[in-house]
Amino acid sequence: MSIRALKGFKDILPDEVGIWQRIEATARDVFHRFGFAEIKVPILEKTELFARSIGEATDIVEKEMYTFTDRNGESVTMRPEGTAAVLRAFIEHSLYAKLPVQKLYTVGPMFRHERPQKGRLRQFHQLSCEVLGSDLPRLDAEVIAMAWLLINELGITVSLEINSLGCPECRPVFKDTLVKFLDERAGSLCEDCERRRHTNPLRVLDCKSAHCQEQYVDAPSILDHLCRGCQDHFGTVKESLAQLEIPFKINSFMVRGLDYYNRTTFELITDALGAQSAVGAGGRYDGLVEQLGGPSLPGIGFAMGMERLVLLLQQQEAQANGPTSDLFIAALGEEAQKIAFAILHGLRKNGLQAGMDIEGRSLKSQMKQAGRANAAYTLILGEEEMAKKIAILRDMSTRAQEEIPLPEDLAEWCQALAAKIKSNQC
RNA sequence: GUGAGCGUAGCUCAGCUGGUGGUAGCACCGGGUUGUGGCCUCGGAGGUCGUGGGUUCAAGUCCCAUCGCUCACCCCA
Repeated sequence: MSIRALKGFKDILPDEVGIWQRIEATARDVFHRFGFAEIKVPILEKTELFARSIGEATDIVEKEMYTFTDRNGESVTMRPEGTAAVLRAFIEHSLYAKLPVQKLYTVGPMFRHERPQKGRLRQFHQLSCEVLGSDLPRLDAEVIAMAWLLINELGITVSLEINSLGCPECRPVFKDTLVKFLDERAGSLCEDCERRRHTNPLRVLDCKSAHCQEQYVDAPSILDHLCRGCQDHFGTVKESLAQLEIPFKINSFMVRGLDYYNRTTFELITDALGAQSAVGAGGRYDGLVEQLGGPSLPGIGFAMGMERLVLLLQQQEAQANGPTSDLFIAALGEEAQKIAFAILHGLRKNGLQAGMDIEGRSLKSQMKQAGRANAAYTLILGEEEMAKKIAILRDMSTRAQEEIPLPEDLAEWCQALAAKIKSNQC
């Protein structure tokens, strides 16, 4: 048996890489327009970083992290998300001292030991954005608007849902009210909800069982329990999104799986990915910087799943064209091949994408290779041409052929041919 | 962690109530065109039928186990 990749770990093959590059390029462009700077942070961090930020009791920390002790006996973890590591770097290098408001993004792999399924892998990739240093509600809208714009520029259709989770002032009050509501219905809920009633009461509202949903129709809503400050904040977020004409739906049942979120949360959702509906999601995390040992600074951020974007793009559009080539050299015979080898390198030095056959196959076969490589031109160097000291330059789309003399000064000849081909193409 | 479906050529898949592995499509190689790609045509190569047991005269086919993949639950990007 040959060695296979680990479960949930996937190779991104050349055919697919084009889409990945396009997504990243579009993202960098959009992020740049909003004033975001890229930061690259390590994949491996001290386990404590994630335990403290994401929350000890979350599923991610409890059962999904790749955690192990390294050779020094220290507990380390492969990052399950991007925010914690970026904030760690932000604090460690005192970036807050350089600018009042920092806008950062990072791109890279994340790791969670879950059972793989459509749109969910153990190593997956996220585009992750953070804004540190402001708690103004208009910033929430700006961040959401940026995510929305990126999705739009990629040509993907999703819907936006927003919610407010309140703050440490008002959320506990709501939680008590909710728990009381659920206690009254104990016994008539589904198995999952019975369990969640104790472990994560906020999440029962998200239950997919129709029976449960019927009962939750008159469940208390977080939005009715927001304190004055959170109400005003959420109000401005909604108003700002409306001002930018970004359509959104309020989903008071929306819950996030990371403990650090408060106030504004949002999700970009699609129904085209099976069970994994969130393409991107994020929210405000005031207090997290301080919790990680930094200054008391508010923050907001979001992450988008690269694999999910790729799946959506693959569904929505035909495959991009294969790689294209400027020129292919078909050489017949040892003498011709030897000259072709030098010409090939000379053309490449002059900026052409050029290739040739190295197996010494028939001309027909070599022409086939030229066609497969999508070459604009083929340079034919056969025995006849060698005798006449010429080469044939064939335009593959028009099939027109012209004879050109073989090089006397190779460097000059290659430069001229490269220039000619480039000018003909544009 | 729980459940379901599926493992036959590089890929997508036929293969009936067990009876010698498919002139199947795509891709690959070669010929037709002794030196010219895409279209056409002819040919070629390519397989421990996921693995290990069992039943049987005989197993790709039935049974058991195991591994892998996929989807769903859960969770999440």
